[in-house]
Amino acid sequence: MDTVESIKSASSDGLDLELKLGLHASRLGFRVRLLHYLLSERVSAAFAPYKLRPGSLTTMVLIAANPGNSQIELARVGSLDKSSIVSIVDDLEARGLAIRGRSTSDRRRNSLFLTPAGEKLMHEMHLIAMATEDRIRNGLSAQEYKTLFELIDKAAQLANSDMADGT
Amino acid sequence: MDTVESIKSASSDGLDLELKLGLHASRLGFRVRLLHYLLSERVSAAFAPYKLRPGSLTTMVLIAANPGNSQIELARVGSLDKSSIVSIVDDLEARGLAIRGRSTSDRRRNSLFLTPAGEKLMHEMHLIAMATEDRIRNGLSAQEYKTLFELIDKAAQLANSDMADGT
DNA sequence: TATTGTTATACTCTATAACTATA
DNA sequence: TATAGTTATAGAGTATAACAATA
Repeated sequence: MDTVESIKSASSDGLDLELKLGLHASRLGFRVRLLHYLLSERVSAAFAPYKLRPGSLTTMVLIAANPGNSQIELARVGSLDKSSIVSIVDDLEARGLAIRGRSTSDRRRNSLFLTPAGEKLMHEMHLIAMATEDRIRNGLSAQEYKTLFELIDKAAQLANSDMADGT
Repeated sequence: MDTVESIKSASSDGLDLELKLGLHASRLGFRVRLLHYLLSERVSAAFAPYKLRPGSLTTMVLIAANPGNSQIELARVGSLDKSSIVSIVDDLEARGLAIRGRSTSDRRRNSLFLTPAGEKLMHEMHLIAMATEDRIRNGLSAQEYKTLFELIDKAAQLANSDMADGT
């Protein structure tokens, strides 16, 4: 493992604190958590003015890509639970961004759609979210960026397959 | 972008729901969040019997690798905040896993150390945590696994550099 | 005047279970 | 009997600000 074994944390006075990672140097989970933290910190700061619940953009994106789908399917893919989806969709509906209709084939299910206003806001927020990732996209070569996506996807599939065979 | 553009979510009855990702197909943050979710789900299930606070292993690992360091430095690197560190260290100390001493050079600071029991538990939990990542490590080639670490580190550094120059 | 650690507090999120209506 | 959606609630986690001791 010859990736970084220590992390520089820039302190306010420019002092260069460098803590060793120890056993965590070999923990994928620790690295993923750190990157997730850095990314979500930025994106939630950028979204703060909208005063939407976390998961709102994900919910809108998944509705737009899968119009008419039920809440429970969205919950599965968005890694949210079915009761948090309720309040997100409540909120989107109250703001005129999404519509809940009843499924005709199974009247227990809602069929979700975005309104034109929802589509517009989704695109606007997507651009903002992409902008928070600019530095990463620009700092890596096109090939590296592509590889990063592919390897994360592959890792996620492998992590998921863990569940399937009960190991 | 020719990585996956949809996500299969295995439902209980074996039905193969496949939702499209839409705009999220190009969002690094979404992929990282998903992988983080899958990893942390497993590791927190594995750690549940210990009844420790989240962040306890990270705290122990950072103390072990940087004995004598202060709480505030740990907070920075562990992406935790200084007040959550207090209760984690309280808990570790109450269980005889860590020791808080006052720094002699700056008496505002604590100097943190692990006890032998803390060292032992840390190694035990590290092995458990590594085991939750087995499938990923085994499912990727050695080269892919190494590349994944390197690219995540590089992305994290770039995300961090965002902060520095105020972009 | 600033910083470390601590405490208190309020807020948000999450997880759970119960309930309804449908199947 | 099981599922989709909803609601209520309790618990956990987080963020904030204020405070004491020290610098």
